[in-house]
Amino acid sequence: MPKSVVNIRNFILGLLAQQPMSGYDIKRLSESLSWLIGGLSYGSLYPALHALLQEGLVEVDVVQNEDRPPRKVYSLTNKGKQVIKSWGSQPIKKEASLKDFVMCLFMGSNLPLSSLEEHIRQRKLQVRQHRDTLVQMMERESNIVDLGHRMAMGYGLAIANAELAWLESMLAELSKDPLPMEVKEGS
Amino acid sequence: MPKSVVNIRNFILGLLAQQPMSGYDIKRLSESLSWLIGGLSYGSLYPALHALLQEGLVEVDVVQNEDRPPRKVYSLTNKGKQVIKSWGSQPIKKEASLKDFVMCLFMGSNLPLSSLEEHIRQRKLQVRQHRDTLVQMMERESNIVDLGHRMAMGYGLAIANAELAWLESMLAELSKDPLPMEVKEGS
DNA sequence: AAGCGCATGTAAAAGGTTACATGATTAC
DNA sequence: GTAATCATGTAACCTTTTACATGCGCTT
Repeated sequence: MPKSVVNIRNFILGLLAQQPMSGYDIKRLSESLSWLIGGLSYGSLYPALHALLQEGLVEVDVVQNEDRPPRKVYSLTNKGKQVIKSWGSQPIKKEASLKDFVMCLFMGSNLPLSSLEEHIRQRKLQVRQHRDTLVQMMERESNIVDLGHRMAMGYGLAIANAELAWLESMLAELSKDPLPMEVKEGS
Repeated sequence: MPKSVVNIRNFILGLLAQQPMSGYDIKRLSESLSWLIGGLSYGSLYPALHALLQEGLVEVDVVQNEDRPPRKVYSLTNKGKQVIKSWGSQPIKKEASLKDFVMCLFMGSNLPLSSLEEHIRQRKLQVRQHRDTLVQMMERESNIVDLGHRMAMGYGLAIANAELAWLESMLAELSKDPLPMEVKEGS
C-alpha cells in the first residue's frame, strides 16, 4: 500500500494534540482504534517518541507515582502544535486511506472548521467515485462474477453507502450549526 | 499495526485463485481495492511473484503479443491451491483486520460454504464487540469529548452498524438459499 | 518528438514487527 | 508463589517503499 500520510509520527502528534499522555496510553488508545486503522507496537512507538522529543516537537513530564512505575507523560510543544496544524490544513491527497481520514477527524478540533469541512467534502468525492466504480464493475460483470467477488463488492458497496450517508449528515450539521467556536485561529 | 494475515503472498494467491493474471493486472486490481485495503507497489509485487514461482505455488505462461510487450500470466499450481485453501479454512484470529476480512470474502468461492459462514459469523462477533465498546466510550465521556473525538466515534459507529447490517443480511441469504453448490469439497 | 499506457524488473533505504530485557504492584 | 497489569525500552530481522532502469507502440 502507498505509504500513508499517517505515519507513526503524525499519529502520535495527533493523539497528543487531544491531550498529554504516556507511551503506554498511546498504545492502549491505538488498540481501541485498531479495528478501523490498525494498532502499533512498542518497537515503533517508543523510538518515534524519542525522536519527536529530540526534534523538540514534544516535551516530557515524568510523573512519579508511589505505587506504580513512573509514567512519562508527553505533550506537544508549540513547534509540535504548529506541525500538526499545518498537516491538518494541507489538502488531502487523492489516494488518502481510511486511516488518513479517521485521523483527520480525530484531530478535527485542532483545525479550523473550514479545513475540516473541506476534508469531509474531499472524502465524499473520493468515496462517491469509488462507489460508482464498484457499481459499474458489478453491472458490467453481473453475469460473470462468482460468489466471492459478488460478496466483496457488495460489502464494499454497503460500507461506501454508509460512509456517504454519514459524511452528508456531518456536512449538514456543520453548516447548520456552527457550534460555539471553540476553535481559535492563531492570534 | 499487527502484521496482517494477508501478507502480499496470500493476497497474490487469493487473486490468482479467482483467475490467472499478470503482475500488472494484480497491481491494477489492487488499486481498485486500495480504497478499502490499500494497494501495493511493484517493488514488493514482482519479487513476491518470483518467490512463489520458485516455491512452486504458481506457474507462469508467457503470452506473446505482437503489439504489446509480452505478458507473464501467472496461475496457481495444485500446491498453490492447497495453500490458499488451507489458509481460508483456518479460523480467523481475533485481531483480524478489515483487510483480512475483505480478502476472505474475495476468496469466498474457494472455500467451503461452512468456512465462509464461520468467517462471517466471527466477523460479526468482532464488529459487534467493537461497536459496543464505542457506544460505551461515547456514553461514558459524553460530557467531555471534543468535536474530533465525537466525529471519529460517530464515524466508526456508522461504519460498524452498516457492516453489521450487511453481515446479517449475508448470513440470512446463505442459510436461506444454499445456492447451486458450485463449491466442491476435495473428493 | 514527446508523452503516455503497457509491462517488467532491481537495489538502497526506510520503516515496522518480533522477541527480548527489566521491574514494581496487585490479585488469586 | 505465580500470573497479570502497568510501564519502559532495545536490537536483529523482515518487509515494503522509493527511485531508478528498460523498452515498445500509440497518440498528439
